[in-house]
Formats: sequence, structure tokens, C-alpha cells
Amino acid sequence: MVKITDVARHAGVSPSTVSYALNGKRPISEETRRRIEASIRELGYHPHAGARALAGARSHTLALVMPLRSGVHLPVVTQFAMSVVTAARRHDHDVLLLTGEEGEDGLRRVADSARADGFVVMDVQLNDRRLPLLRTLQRPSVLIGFPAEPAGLTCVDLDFRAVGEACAEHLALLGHRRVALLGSPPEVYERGTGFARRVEDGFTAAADRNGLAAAVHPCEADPAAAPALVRRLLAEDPPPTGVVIHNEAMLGPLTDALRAEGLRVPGDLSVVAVCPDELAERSSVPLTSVAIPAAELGARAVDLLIRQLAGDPVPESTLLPPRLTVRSSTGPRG
Amino acid sequence: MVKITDVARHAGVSPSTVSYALNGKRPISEETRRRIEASIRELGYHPHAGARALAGARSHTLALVMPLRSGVHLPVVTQFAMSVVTAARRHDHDVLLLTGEEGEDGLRRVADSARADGFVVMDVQLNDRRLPLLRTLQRPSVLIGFPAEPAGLTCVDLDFRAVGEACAEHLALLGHRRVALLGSPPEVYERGTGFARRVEDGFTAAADRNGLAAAVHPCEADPAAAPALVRRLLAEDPPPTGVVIHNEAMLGPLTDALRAEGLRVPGDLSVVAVCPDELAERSSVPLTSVAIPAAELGARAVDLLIRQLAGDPVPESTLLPPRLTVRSSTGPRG
DNA sequence: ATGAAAGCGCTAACAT
DNA sequence: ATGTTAGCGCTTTCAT
Repeated sequence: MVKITDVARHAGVSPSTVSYALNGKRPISEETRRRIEASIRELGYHPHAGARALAGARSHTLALVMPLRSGVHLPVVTQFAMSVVTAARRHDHDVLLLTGEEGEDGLRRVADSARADGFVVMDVQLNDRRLPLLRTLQRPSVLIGFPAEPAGLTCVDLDFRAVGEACAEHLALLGHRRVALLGSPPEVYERGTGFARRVEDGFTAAADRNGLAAAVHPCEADPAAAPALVRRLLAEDPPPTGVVIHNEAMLGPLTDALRAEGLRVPGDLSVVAVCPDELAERSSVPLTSVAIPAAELGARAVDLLIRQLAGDPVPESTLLPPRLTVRSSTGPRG
Repeated sequence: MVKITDVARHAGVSPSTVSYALNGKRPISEETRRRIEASIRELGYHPHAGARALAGARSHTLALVMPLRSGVHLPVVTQFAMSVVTAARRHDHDVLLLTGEEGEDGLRRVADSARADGFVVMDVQLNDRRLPLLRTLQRPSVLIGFPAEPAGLTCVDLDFRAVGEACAEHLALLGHRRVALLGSPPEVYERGTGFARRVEDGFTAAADRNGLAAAVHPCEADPAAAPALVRRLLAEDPPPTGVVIHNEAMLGPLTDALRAEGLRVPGDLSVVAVCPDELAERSSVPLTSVAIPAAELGARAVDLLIRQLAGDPVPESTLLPPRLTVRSSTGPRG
């Protein structure tokens, strides 16, 4: 195994000089730095992570806590994880993967054993059991999603209010005057992170601003209920010409039901979905949609964590703007 | 921070005794062990991972290398990762997450810096660039999938030949006499890990054994081609009454095309899919299917890695038996 | 069955 | 701008 003293000898300097050249904590002459870098490459030196963590105060590792439950769309989880790793590597950090299942004990274990310097926690619930611990732990963390009481925690999420607004505005711009939101099932409002309500608020607010008539239909995750819901929607007089679906499980059943009722999309009805791009693309009519920007969320979370580790102040709340992708399911009214 | 000397003092023993009590490398009297364990709990002691790695020869960390390309079904990746973490924790190991993107340099870095004791490598290609390195690295690894030349490497995968057999046998048992396999696109055969061919072989072999007439249709991943393919399938005289679809991208288009041709599933045609359960369940007619047992693969991979780390001999090749889940898309002939 | 003590490879004072 | 050196907390001989 190649160690720092090997590099030092090879470059004709002291170990500490190599160490400093590596982490830039004090100035090194250009000439010396070059020799050291050459030696490192030539010998294939990689500092022993354990020794580094023991002597320094940092493991150069971030912990990523994956969801407990599988309510989250799994592809989004993978994309998110990948972007976290990629971003972490850019900052010379590795990523330790934890499951939400390990709960508070897992967090404490990882923190106490100095396995990780900070945490990225996915799938944070409104009243997450882990919140008190995360607050007191002497390591920074970044939460994906907003708990009921986010004060004192660093949180990142998609700006769901802006999602609702973007959907309404997209339909308004296409000339629609009557729009509806087919929302999430009640469980999501209660158990979830509150994002369903935020979409709703943004949707109705933007509809108001644009003079649209807007209806909101909460929506169970029951495929069998789709036809009835669609009929109820169309029974309005006059019926909406644009609809936003924020309910992943019902997306298929609802579009099927629309087709069954003989409605053409977007000819008779424009449809905007709030769902992963993957789903929107695979639909029989590719859906105009707003997706969770998993990669951006991951990169941003790492960024915030690294800045905290550097002692920089960071905003407690970060909301990422939504991006609406226009596909084939929306068109001008009529 | 609580350290081993704190525990030792609290329990009235020497640090080394605590260490031995922790890892069981020498006998400790029942009485002493109990006192030590009590102290550990009371003080909330967690050994410093860096110190442990430095003094010992093990980081107690496994590296999990996630896929480069996104050809792999992302939900399967997530499930796999979760099961790897869960299994690793059962053996007192943590998991470091790497992306395939880091390639050989990433593996070397992690090995040389003693960040991980071994590797689980997902998505191994037939002629993976990382294979030579994995062979020479002084750390064990387990590959998910079989490269062209697996000798000297520990590989785990679903037994795809048995998958083909299970599908054919399921149809045979239902009384079908003429069956067809709608296979993977040519790219998969070339670039892939050879599993497509193995399914094919198993399928035809089992069909032969059971006296079925079996046709194999390779199948581009082009949704527009689905109707033509279905018509071609039905043009056979007599047409098959059972079909196996091993092509994730075409699953939707093909079932749509079947419906468009007025075929009832399973009334007129029984369909077996080789695809993630998730997809099979969400199909308009829930599909009888064989899935990738992601969780089992992950657990098995970790198992093999841990056993290698313990110096135990392990089989080079492990094939997991497929599980066919009967849903609504298959029924007796006629 | 238990203790004492010598490192493991690195970082960060404290030197010059 | 660079060198010297004392630990960081643990494991593991070598003792007893």
C-alpha cells in the first residue's frame, strides 16, 4: 500500500507538505506542488480514508437516507441517488447509503461512528420521527421535502405551489376558460408532505388571476372510480376544456376513462399531468407534464450540505422552480 | 465523543477487553461481557469507524456500483440497492454508493483508500471494461450478471434459461400447443449480458420437451411496429394460443395491438410477460409474469461477498430460480 | 481470562 | 514555504 510517507520521500518533501498540497490548507510553492502531484500520480497514491477521518475531523462522506415506504416513485429515487453521488464526488466526498428503515438509531450510529459528516434525508414526512434527532445531532443535514415545522432545518423541495400555477397558466395561455384539478387521494394530504395542498393553492390562485373558472376534485387512488369521476367532470355545464391530473396512480385509469367517453385529447380536452417524465412519455398520448426534478434536487441538496460543512450560512428553505414539458396532450381550446 | 477507553473505564476493564468483547476474537467471561455491554449501552458508544479501519484491516463497508446507462429498469435498481443495504447491515457493514460512471478509477480509488472491503457491481456488460481490474484488485467482488468470460469472478444472476422454461411450461400446463416468444431487440442480444438468448434457449427447449410448436420472433423496440408484428403472429396457421413477451418497451404497444385486433386475453390468447412485477400489475389485464427478483439478488450478492471476506470459498456462479406469478393474462386453451 | 503498549496513516499544531 | 512531531481511537501482539 502506498502511503503519504512514500509520496513524501519520492517527492523529496515532508509528509505534512504532501498533506497540505493535497488539501490546500497552506500555500505550497508551484515547483513543490508539481513534484508532489507527479509523485502521487506515479505511485498511484490514494490517502487512507480511515486515517484521514481519524486524524482530521471529517470522513469526507455524506449519508443518503432512502425512503422507508415505497410510496415514492422508485425511478425518481434512483435518479436522485445518482445525482447525489455525482455531486458529492465533485466535492471529493463519497456517499454512504442508508435505508429509512434504520430510523433514528441508524442516524445516530452513523453520526457517532464518524462514518458520515452530514445527511441528506429523502422522503421526509410532515411529522417525521427523525426530526428532533436531526435538529440536535452535531452534523448538518438537508431534508428533501418540508416537514410541518421546518424551522432550524435545511429543506429543499420542488416548489409545488408554482407547479399548480404553471399548469393553470399553461392552460390559460392556450385559451382555456374552464379548468379542473383532479387531485391526490386524501391520504396524501394527511400523511404526506403537504405538497398536494400546495399544488391546489397554486392552481386556484393562478386560475383566479387569469380569470379561469377552476374546480378541484380530490381523487381516490381507485382505478374503478375513474369512469364515474370523468362523467362527473363532464356533467358540469359547461364542462372544463382543460384538466390537471395530480395523481400518479389514477393517471392511466383516468386517461382510459376519457377515451372510453369518446373524448379526444387534446381536441376535446387538454390534459396536464404532474408526474415523472417517464410516465408522461409512455402514455398513449404523450402527456404535457410537470415532473419532479430529481437530479436537480439531489445536486442542490449536496450543495447545501457541503456549504454547511464549510461553515457557510445556507437558506433554511429552497424551492426549485418547476419545469413544464409540453407534449401532445394539450392544445388550444376548441 | 464516547470512546473505547471511556467504556473500558466505566466497565472497569482494559480497552483491549472491550475491543475483544465487541468482535468476539477471544473469549470473555460472561460476567465481564455483561458489564461491558451495559456500559456500551449506557454511554451510547459507537466505535469510530476510521480508527477501526486504520487499526484493523477492514472498513466494514461494501461498495455498491450502480449502473452507468439507464437501460436498466430503475425501480429494480432501487429495490436491489435497498436489499443490499439491508443485508449488509445484518452483517455489521455499511454500503458506499458508487456510480458506474466512475469506472475503473473509481473502483481503484475506493479500494486503495480502504473505503470499502469489497464490491457489488450491478449491470455488468458482456465485455465490461472493469473486469480486468476486478480480477486483480486485492478485494473480493460479486457481479450481478454474467460477463462473456466469468472465470475467476463471482457472478449472480437470475437463471434466465429457467425463465424461458418456466414460461413455456406454464403455457403447456394450461393445454396450449402452439406458443411464440416475442423476444428482445437485437441490441440486447449484442450489447447485453446474453440473457435474451438464454431465455430463448430455455423457452424452445421446454417447448420441445412438452411437444409444443414454438416460434421465436425477435422484436425491435419500436411501438409503431407492434400492430404489424401482432398481425404476423396471427397470420400463422394455426396461430399460437400462448405467447411470451420478453421485451419491456414493447409490452404496452403489443398488448394494445392485441386488443386492437379484437383478441381477448386470455380468452383467445394467453400472455406471459418477462418484466418487473410493477409493470405486470399495472397492465390493463394484469399479466402473468416472471420478474427480476431484485431483493433476492441483492441479499445473495451481499452474502457471497461477506463469505469471501471471511475467507470462505464461494461458488463462481450462482443462478437464482425464477418465480412465475400467475395473474389474469393466462388461462386454459380455448 | 485479562492487561499493557505498540502502532495503523494521516492531520495540524508548533516549529524554523 | 517547509519540516517535526504529537496524537486521533482503535486492534492486536505480547505479556501475565
